[in-house]
Amino acid sequence: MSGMLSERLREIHDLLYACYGPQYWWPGESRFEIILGAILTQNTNWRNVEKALGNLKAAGMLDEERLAAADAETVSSLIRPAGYYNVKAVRVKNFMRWLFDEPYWGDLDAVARVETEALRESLLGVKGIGRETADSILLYAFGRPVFVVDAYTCRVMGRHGFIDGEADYEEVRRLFEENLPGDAALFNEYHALLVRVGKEQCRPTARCAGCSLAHLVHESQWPAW
DNA sequence: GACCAGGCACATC
DNA sequence: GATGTGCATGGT
Repeated sequence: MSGMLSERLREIHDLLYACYGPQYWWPGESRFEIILGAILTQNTNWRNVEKALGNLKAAGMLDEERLAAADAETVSSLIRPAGYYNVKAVRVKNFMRWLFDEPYWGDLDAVARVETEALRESLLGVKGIGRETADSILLYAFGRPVFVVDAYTCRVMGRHGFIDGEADYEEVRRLFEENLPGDAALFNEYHALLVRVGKEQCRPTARCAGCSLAHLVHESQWPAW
């Protein structure tokens, strides 16, 4: 937890935070809404997810029992704006079955009592919930100190020489988890900030935080843009 | 019209 | 284990 890597990772967080401020993730009024958003945002712009969540809310479906009772076609039509709606409707229904079967019986409070690693494995058993979605649920719905890795994380950290192109998901996750304190609030903000800076059309000449960061960390190396 | 967006499962080698 | 492909809407 000490050493240059820890200091640099902390430095990057502080720099991004100073530049962008708090990101207030995850947007959503309930644990359940956060979980649904995590599934719906797979390879999808958040704006589209908001429309889908709005449809679900208007239909009274941001409710565990009611969504569990709905058929896949109904879910599919409501989440249409989020794209991949047939696939995602099945994934949502798979999650609902997981939630309502044993041992949770539809009770998210029961889920919340499960130890982090066991819960991660359990979530990964749901068809349609992969590592990023599982970790997003663990961190943002259940407040567990799990670092979420996504395309932005890899892009930004790759640009700045922390990882190479071949780094796989678990490797990147370990980079953060082994070199930062296991603090859910820190991981929450850090991931959100990486997404924020990752969205910037960052160029070497620009004065965005990503570029300041590059100057700070790897001044002489500008990767191919 | 092309390209992208807070992935994942599955087929194939 | 690595690589390729289908899934789909809405914004730029």
